[in-house]
Amino acid sequence: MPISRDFFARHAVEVAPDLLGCVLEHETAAGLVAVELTEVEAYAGQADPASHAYRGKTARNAVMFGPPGHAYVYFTYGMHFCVNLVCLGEDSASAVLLRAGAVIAGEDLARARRTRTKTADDPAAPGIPGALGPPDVPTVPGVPRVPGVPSAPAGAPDATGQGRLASRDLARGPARLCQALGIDRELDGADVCAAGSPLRVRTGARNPARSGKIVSGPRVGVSRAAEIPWRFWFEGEPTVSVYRKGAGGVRGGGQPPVIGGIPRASTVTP
DNA sequence: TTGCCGATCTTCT
DNA sequence: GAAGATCGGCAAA
Repeated sequence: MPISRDFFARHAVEVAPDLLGCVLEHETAAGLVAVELTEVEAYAGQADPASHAYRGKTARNAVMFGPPGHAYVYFTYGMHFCVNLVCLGEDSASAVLLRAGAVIAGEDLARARRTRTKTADDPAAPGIPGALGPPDVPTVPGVPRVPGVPSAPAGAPDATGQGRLASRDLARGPARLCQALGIDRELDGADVCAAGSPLRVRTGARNPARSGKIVSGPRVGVSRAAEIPWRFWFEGEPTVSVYRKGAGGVRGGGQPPVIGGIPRASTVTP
């Protein structure tokens, strides 16, 4: 049962902490992968210098200016996709960036997507439009792939070294999350509130180990308004991405400060 | 563990 | 032509 559209018809800063513990799932011909969200960031649209919508509506960010409950997928750094969920009303361009999550279903498929080399003819990618990344990218020097050797099954460390990718790293970071879920540009504008949509958000079972410990801090990777503590995550959650300051400053800065204790949605003021 | 750097291409100025 | 809501590899501490 997907989340109602009313859930997203609020300010992104209210929606963001409430999304923690919810489940994002993507169903393709290859199978279903579901992720319990553990880290998100709120962007306030045209009023937010760090938002893609700050300079107004463009072809790229048009989805952000649409109705709430839709996915805004964008391509960045020439090789990565990231996904936002549109909030508030039309033209508000308010959205929540999904930064990390814990894979709770389809781990085999998620691992295959994350560990395979970026070749267009990968048999592990049926139904995944436009293989992630450019086609025919050679394997990493020094890490040869053995033809015919499949990716390691989940939970089965192997002798090829491909099983080294820890479960916590499958969707640890916005681009990794998209890769694990097989999200790309074709899902830009997808309705995550529709039961028949391939990309859906539903309320989760709220893992007791994670729920109740929500903290906030500065946003990651942005060079403007990064000090605004609109990044929310589960304290101590291993799937939360590594904090990096924006390109405008020195990268790497350890753990972000905890601001305001536990910013429950009802107490957060935009 | 931390920090630096290159890859890669879309988007915008 | 430059910047960017990133990531993985590598070297140094």
